[in-house]
Amino acid sequence: MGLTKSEIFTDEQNQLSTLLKAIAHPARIAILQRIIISNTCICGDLVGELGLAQATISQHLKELKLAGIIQGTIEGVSVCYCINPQTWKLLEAQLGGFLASYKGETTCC
Amino acid sequence: MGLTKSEIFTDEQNQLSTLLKAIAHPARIAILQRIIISNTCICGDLVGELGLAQATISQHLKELKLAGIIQGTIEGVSVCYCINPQTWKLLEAQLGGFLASYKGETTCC
DNA sequence: TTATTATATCGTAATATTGCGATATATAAT
DNA sequence: ATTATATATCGCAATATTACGATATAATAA
Repeated sequence: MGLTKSEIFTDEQNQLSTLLKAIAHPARIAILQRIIISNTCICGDLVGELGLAQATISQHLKELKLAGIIQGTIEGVSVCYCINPQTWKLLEAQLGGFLASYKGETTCC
Repeated sequence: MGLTKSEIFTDEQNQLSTLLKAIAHPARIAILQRIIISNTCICGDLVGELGLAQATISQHLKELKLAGIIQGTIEGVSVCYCINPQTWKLLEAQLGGFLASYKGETTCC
């Protein structure tokens, strides 16, 4: 069918997978790293630095924004994008809990 | 085009996005949680517990295996799947570094 | 007003993902 | 050898993602 059956999973599982999906692309990882380093990001910079077309980068920014991971404020002609601290904290918490739940015991295999 | 341009990104960015992509699905999160809790997982259990067909679960297990996140050993008629500690550690390290690189300073926006 | 510049959106093609029924394979039991 | 059980693979349909050229929008500059 090609459609994820979200209704059979918990809200936590769906929320975490949505956040992870937003980050699970090299271009979006690169964009986030760039935003974090600059601490003040303008889309135009990215177009020059990454080897992707302006339309493509704008679309990736839109997806990150939709997931709540970044937020943008209009700064004259350009737009200033930065990390949304709340969502970042949420991601750290959810993901941290998930990753830490595996204690590394080798009972089988 | 629909094809990720991996060649323009760093190995780290590509590797992290591949691992994240493997986890970025509620069914695969549920499967991993189940494996972690049981510490000895057999595919058949999952078919009963999650509301997905056997073929679908087998495919999700295959993807997790392909990404190196889980490993399976044949245990008689069934297969015992468990977490691959090395990959899990790698994921924790890469992701931890990435998430921690954002310090939460509010310089703009 | 008319450029100019920065970003967003539209439309489209190529490819990937999700899910499942049907079927194959492989081990164990009878 | 036959049957039962567990898992994998095939093939397909529906939908999603990725990328980009073309075009629209919106704000400043001339």
